[in-house]
Formats: sequence, C-alpha cells, structure tokens
Amino acid sequence: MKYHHGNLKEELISSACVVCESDGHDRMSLRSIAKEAKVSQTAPYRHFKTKESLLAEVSTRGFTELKEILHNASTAKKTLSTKDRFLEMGQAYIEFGLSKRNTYDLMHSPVIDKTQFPELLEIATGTFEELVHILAELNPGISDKDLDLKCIHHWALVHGLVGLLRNESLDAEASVNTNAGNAMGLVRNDIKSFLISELEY
Amino acid sequence: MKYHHGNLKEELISSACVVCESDGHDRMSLRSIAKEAKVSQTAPYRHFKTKESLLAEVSTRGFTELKEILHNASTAKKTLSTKDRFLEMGQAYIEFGLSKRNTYDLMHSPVIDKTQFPELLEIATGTFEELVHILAELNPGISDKDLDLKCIHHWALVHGLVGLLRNESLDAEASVNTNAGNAMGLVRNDIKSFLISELEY
DNA sequence: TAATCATGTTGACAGTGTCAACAAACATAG
DNA sequence: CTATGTTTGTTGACACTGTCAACATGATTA
Repeated sequence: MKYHHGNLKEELISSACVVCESDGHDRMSLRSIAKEAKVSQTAPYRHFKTKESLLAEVSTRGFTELKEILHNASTAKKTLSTKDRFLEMGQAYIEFGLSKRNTYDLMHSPVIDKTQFPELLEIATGTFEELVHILAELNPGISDKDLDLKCIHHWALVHGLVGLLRNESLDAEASVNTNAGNAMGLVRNDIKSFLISELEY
Repeated sequence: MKYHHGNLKEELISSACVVCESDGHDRMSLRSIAKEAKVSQTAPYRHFKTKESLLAEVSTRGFTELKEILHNASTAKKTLSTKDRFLEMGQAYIEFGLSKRNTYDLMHSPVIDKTQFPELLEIATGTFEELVHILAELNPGISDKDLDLKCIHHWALVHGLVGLLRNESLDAEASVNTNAGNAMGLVRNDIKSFLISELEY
C-alpha cells in the first residue's frame, strides 16, 4: 500500500474528462474526482493550482482530439476530391459537437480564460488552422484576407450549426408553430447534404 | 417597516439580470442577490422553486429584449429595402451578442433545461421567428423547406460569428501565426460589410 | 546517512443551494 | 370585528463546494 499514488495527475485528468462529458463541467467537483481516485480532497492541488486549471486540461484534450479528427477527415481518404475532404471535415466537426456535447461546451465555455493557459490557447487556435489549410487547398490563389474571411464564414457556420442542432427543443417545439423543426430534423439526418448546399450557396 | 417586501419577485429578477450580465451566471448566487434585496437567504424560494428557475427568468428577459431588438431592426426604417433591413437585423443580433455577453451566454447555456420552462421555450423559438419573417419577405415564393434551410443557414452564421468574435484571444494570438486575427478584427470593425459579402456569397 | 523536495494527509474556513419548522402580514368568510 | 387560512417572510440546519495552512510521508540527492 503505497502512500504516493504514482500516477495521480494523469488519473485525475482522465477521470475529469469522463465526468465532464457525462455530467457537464459545472456538475463536476474536484472532491468527487479526488474520491474516485481514492485520494484526499486536497491532493489535486499538488497538481492543479485551481479547479479551472484542471478544466483547462480537459479542454485541451478536447481540442487535441478534435484537431486530430479534423486532420484525419481532411487527409485520410486521399482518393477524394479536395471539396469532398472539406465536406468530410465539416461533417466530422459537427459530429464531434453532437457526440461530445458537454466537452464541446467546456471547450467554448467562458469559465476558462484561455489566455491564462498558453497550451490550451495554442491547440485551440491550432484547431482553427486545420480549416485554414483545407480552405487554402480548395481555393488556390486566394488572397490571405479572402482566405481568412472564408475561414470565418465556414467556422461560424459549423459552430453555429452545432449550437442549433444540439438544441433538441427546437425541433420538438418549433415544429408545432413552424416548419423549422422539420427542417432541423432534415439537416440532422443528412448533415452532408446540408453542407453541400452550403458550399453551393 | 413592513414585514412583507411587496415587490420582491420583480426586484430579485432584475437584480439577477444585472448580476448575471456583470459577473456571469455561474458567479451569481441566490444568497447574494437576496442580501442585495435586504431579505433573508431563503426568501427567494417563495418565488422561485430553484436557482435554475430564476435563471430561466433572466434568460426569458434576455430573449424578450433580443426579440424586440430584432423586430425593431427589421421593421423600424421603413424606407430601407428588405435586404437592408435584413442586414440591420443581422448586425443587431451580433451587437447584442457582443454587448450582452454574459446574458447571451446564459441564454444558450445548457444549465437551463428550456423544456422545463415553457415560457422561455416559447420566447426562444419566437425569437427565431423574427428571422423567418424577414427571410420570407426577402425570398418571395420560396418553398417552406427552403425557407427553413435558409433560416438555419443564417442563424447558424450569426450565432457562430458571435462565438468567434467574442473570443478576443483569437485575434490576440492567432494573428501571430496566421492572418485570421487581422481578418477577425476587420469583421469586428465592419460587421455589416461582412454580412453583405455573406449575402452575396 | 542526512537533508531536501515532491506529494500526500487532516482540519478548517467561508461560501453555496436547499429544506423543514416557525412567524408575521394579509385576505377573506362568518 | 373576529377567526381562519394563505402568502410571504424568518431562523437554523444539512450536505456540499473550492481552497488554504499545517503537517507527514515517500523519494531523491548531497
């Protein structure tokens, strides 16, 4: 029975990742994950200055995973056209946002001040870069400024779309008054078609 | 010195609105706003079943204000073309999201389960309707389905754009590695131009 | 072997949301 | 006008939270 745990930091982070995704970051308590690791309430403070910095670690892992997913989506299937790989990427982003709801929330939550966590800031902006790369490939010869504007456009679109799609209440309720709910269901069931129509918009 | 306050519910809500916007909803405590109203800690429970339901009230007011702003933007200046009024609306939405940051956050936060607050759900979807109306006006003869798709497109865009613009770290940091930061600043300084280019995209 | 440092522990503090039990103010029926 | 019941307050408590100071143990290094 060792006094020292040996791998506590890693265990706390990965435990926090699980809890954050299942319960949401606001329902996660340091004490509970400390207990889960069979360690005292204050042990986490040897590895994280504050709860926020543990959450920053969780957020960092989220971005790391997302960046990898995006990178894979845009490079894996070499036989696809650039446009199709771009669409794969958009779909992958949205699917991440829908399947890792709470983690996605944390990644965009204002409770973490990214400027205080350089590593997090770097991976977050790095994730954005994945979009820059494929859009540059898709629009050869485009000016830097126009490229950036295109990035902003597409990023805003998928990010906003995730926000809309996550809100199940919209199709539950809105379909009574309008057809938006139905359309939302359509989009949800065929994200790729929607993205294609966006590209040709 | 009356025992009964007389107007406690209203005072609690408006106080909560102020605190939510200035400090963020996660830093708002029931006790503190009770104290502010010079009332005991548990007095709010005579008017709100839970903290969440007070926050739901704050969120409702946020949507009410936003809906009104959007409605005004799209109907006030009668001399403008439909397209211009649509642009006014987009700009108004974004400005709301940027100026009422924390309230905007609360309105989209998962801490409030909108399905449990019918009034909130109604005003939230009602806000969406403002977009439906002007888009219908802008695209006469459009099919219901296409109208809905257009709504989803534009809503996702402005909502996502707010998310991007709020993140100051993006232009602070990203400008080192890419030009995205500069472009973000451009967009921020001239939202309307960006929206126009979006419409013609 | 002795001293230092990293990593645990216990105990405490102030703060939180919420509940049960009680009390004062108000409304209304007799 | 009194009696009764309902709203709307109060006090006190519970379990929980993030975090800190003081201490103890284990590992590392001189």
